[in-house]
Amino acid sequence: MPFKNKFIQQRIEKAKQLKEAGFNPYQNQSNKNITILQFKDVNSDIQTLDNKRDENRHYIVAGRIKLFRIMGKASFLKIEDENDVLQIYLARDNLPEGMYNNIIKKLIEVGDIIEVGGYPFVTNKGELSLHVSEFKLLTKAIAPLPEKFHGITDKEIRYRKRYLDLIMNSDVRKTFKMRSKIISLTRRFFEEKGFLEVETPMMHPIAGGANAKPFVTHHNALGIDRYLRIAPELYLKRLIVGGFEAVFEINRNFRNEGMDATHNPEFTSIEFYQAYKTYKDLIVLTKEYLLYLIEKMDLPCLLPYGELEINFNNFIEIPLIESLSKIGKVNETIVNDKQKILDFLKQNNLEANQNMTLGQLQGKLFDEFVEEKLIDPTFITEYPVDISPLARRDDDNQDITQRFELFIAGREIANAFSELNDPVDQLERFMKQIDAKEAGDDEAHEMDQDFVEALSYGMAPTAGEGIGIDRLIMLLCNEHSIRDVLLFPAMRPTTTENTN
RNA sequence: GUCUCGUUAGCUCAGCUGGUAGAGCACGUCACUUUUAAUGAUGUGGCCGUUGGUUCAAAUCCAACACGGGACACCA
Repeated sequence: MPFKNKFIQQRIEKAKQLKEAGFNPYQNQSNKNITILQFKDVNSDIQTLDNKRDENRHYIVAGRIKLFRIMGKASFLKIEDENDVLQIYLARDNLPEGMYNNIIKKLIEVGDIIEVGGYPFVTNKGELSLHVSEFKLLTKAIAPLPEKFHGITDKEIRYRKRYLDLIMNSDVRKTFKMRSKIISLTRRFFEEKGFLEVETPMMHPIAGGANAKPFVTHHNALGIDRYLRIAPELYLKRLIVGGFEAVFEINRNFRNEGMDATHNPEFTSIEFYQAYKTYKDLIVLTKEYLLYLIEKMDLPCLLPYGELEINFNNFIEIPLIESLSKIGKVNETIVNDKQKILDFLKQNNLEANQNMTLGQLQGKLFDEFVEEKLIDPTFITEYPVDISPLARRDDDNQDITQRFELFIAGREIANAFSELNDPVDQLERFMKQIDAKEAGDDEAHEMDQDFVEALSYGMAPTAGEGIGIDRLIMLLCNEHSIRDVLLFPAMRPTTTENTN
């Protein structure tokens, strides 16, 4: 039963009284002619005037009432629009007969959206305000806002009812404006570099391009299942085959896996592919991209992140094996010997078994001893082949791949490699994945014959990279949960939502 | 999936070793024409997450469940 709350009932009654008094509580139109930010900018000189006011200026601003201080025949209100808060001054004698006593004092309250016209002045306490002579209610809020001082802190309510969070916490609005700007700048950066933005399917007949469990949906007309995409990779590479030489896509991926501070079932990534380039070119491009964001976002190169400080003047590049000893402090004599690694892991009470390959064990060492220590942006290169199923082998060393991952603040941000473009090799790797699938690995790739066929027509040597946009935004916005950079993070339905 | 903490008024939170439910904000009424979380007076407002158990008696103790936070695990 909606609206049964007594406060809501009370406010519905006020809306009714407003209607009866001839004021539509849900107006269709506003005469707002300036934002609060602009108002403050244009009138910053009022301080210096003799009377600290200029009655010849006239502005109409609009916003939501956040504070309402009634002091008898006059009131101070704070109204908020998208970017700022403005104090307005209402006095009985400056408003039409009866408006102040019968309408504003009785029927208007915190949460309502109003429009006010008047002239700028500075109060005794020095605050630039609007001296109101015209008042109009635009929208009546029948639900009361949360407490004015503490606002809303319950994370569950903040995520489920993001609109309330946005009303009450202007910092949250700031974060999402930053998010929008980062995505916009990303688009501009790649366009300026000559990349073409493309859109590839979100519903795939085969869930490919990554190892992950997909969501399944059904196409009624065709009578077949489709998978929400887990990665756009295989489609973007088809476009390189087709002759586009640099493409990128910023969009959602869907993975049917766990949720935590860095995972949401749908997340945004950018993937980009450039023909006639290698992963080494992408290291250069990635550095340039990150510095571009830092500069355009007006962020410091010594970026604070929680307790950490990330130095964007200190890009590090180091091969994985070297990082094990130099950063992970694992003895050099251990890192290339399978049995010694197994013993070492056992000594440190870490799980490992004899079936793991040398490459997998090196990966394990990296995860345990190196990853969390990579605070400044670090490109880890020369990944072992066994843990890089999609990357091209190095021509000079068949055990390693032409690949890097970028880590910042102990977290993986990007993954890139020179792409495998040998169709026969690709076919063989798909076959191996099918074997793995039949052996019970439900995250193994499925065969994508059409992709193999595409490669058979020849794909120019190409380098490709994926960057987790949400995690990058977390870094730049100093947020520590992915939910705080997603407007509507995935939540379990509530009981009432279930019954719907 | 495991561990852990939490769920009390619209919001923010108290409520101790069980004994008829508390505050601030908001809201109602009154006063107040330069306030800054305005102030003063006064009043209304609770399925104490849900279900069960122990007890003469449960917001409080126990169990299960639901939802959430945090950590860990899983996840290229």
